[in-house]
Amino acid sequence: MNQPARERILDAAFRLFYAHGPRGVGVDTVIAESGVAKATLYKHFPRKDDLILAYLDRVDQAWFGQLRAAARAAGDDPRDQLVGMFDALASACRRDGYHGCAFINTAAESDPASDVHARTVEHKTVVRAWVTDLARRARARDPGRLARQLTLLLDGGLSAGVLDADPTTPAAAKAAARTLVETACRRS
Amino acid sequence: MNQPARERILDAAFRLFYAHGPRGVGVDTVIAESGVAKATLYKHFPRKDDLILAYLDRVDQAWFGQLRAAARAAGDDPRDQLVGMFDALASACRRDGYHGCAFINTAAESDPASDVHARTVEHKTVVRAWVTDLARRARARDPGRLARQLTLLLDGGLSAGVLDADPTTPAAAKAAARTLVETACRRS
DNA sequence: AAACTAACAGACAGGTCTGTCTGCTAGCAA
DNA sequence: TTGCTAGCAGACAGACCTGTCTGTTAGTTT
Repeated sequence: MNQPARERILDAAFRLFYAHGPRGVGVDTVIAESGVAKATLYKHFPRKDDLILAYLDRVDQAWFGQLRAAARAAGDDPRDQLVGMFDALASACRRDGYHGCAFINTAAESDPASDVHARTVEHKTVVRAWVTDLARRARARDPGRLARQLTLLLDGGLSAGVLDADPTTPAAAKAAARTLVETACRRS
Repeated sequence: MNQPARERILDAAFRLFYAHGPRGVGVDTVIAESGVAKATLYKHFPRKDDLILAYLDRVDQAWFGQLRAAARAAGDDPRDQLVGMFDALASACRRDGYHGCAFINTAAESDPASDVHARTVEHKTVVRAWVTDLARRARARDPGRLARQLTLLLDGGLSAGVLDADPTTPAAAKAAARTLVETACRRS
């Protein structure tokens, strides 16, 4: 309660938007949940879309941070890091209230011409660029393609995690990643 | 206009729901687009959810049919079929107005305890069972795991196709599939 | 003390949503 | 003719949506 209003709004929005999708949550609910006046919310976020974008920024920081942390934890070899980032997927799917990739979910309900959609594309692009860089350092034959394949697995895993509590799924994704990395980095 | 009312409703719902998400389309819009009376719609589909479920059934038939057709077109060898089904992904992403996996999109905006969510899980389960069967016939070491990995790639590709018009993505997915199939079916 | 800022509380407008209900028309069967 | 079914047209209720606006309270700066 002692946090500044902006933070309280974002906290509530994060929780509610992720659980029900931005379109499934009314501004009034965010207000009630954050204990903030309506005028205050609209002062910080003039349109609901602004709040959604701020929400996506927060998701971006959190998820990208987890990916990098998982990669770093896997050691110094870039090939291990490419595989290790899939540990972030496993943790995410295990988390209570896991509901898939916030970006994909939000983009699904928004106009392809909207800012929200653009922000999603940007997020995925940044992540893939980072993976591409790792793949380059791992001396993959075609770093861009390997990065694309790994992010496909990642996004697929994020989607599958919602639909199926099967705990072996992230492990299968990780194993597939290892196979792809080894194949792409083998000096033949 | 001469089609029975039920078909006209479903046609309009299919188009509108896929483009904007079921939650993004009002019943009134479906009515206007299908040229049907409101009472008629509610006679065939007492709740909006019933219409959404019918929509998902139609999507299931269409997508699963395309997957099987693509696999069949790849020849008799089950390994080729496992790879060949990715041609359905490429066609789907190329299609105008492509908007990702209708099931994932719909599930993203619906309660995890809802019928809609359950139907999505069912769809993904049925597809994966079919892929598992193919993997078994391909003599994969662990058919269930290979099927899981391939469907992860498939779902990832469906998501990526919305966010990025990059035409090489489906090809990268297919290449990854080939690598995974070859690795899983190699008698070592 | 005066002015300014941030925030709270909540009414309100104008629109959209789902779902119900009343009436009307047309074809078909007994 | 009588009754049944399928459908069209559209009003209506009640809830919920975003965004605006008025007015009040408390703390800080000048």
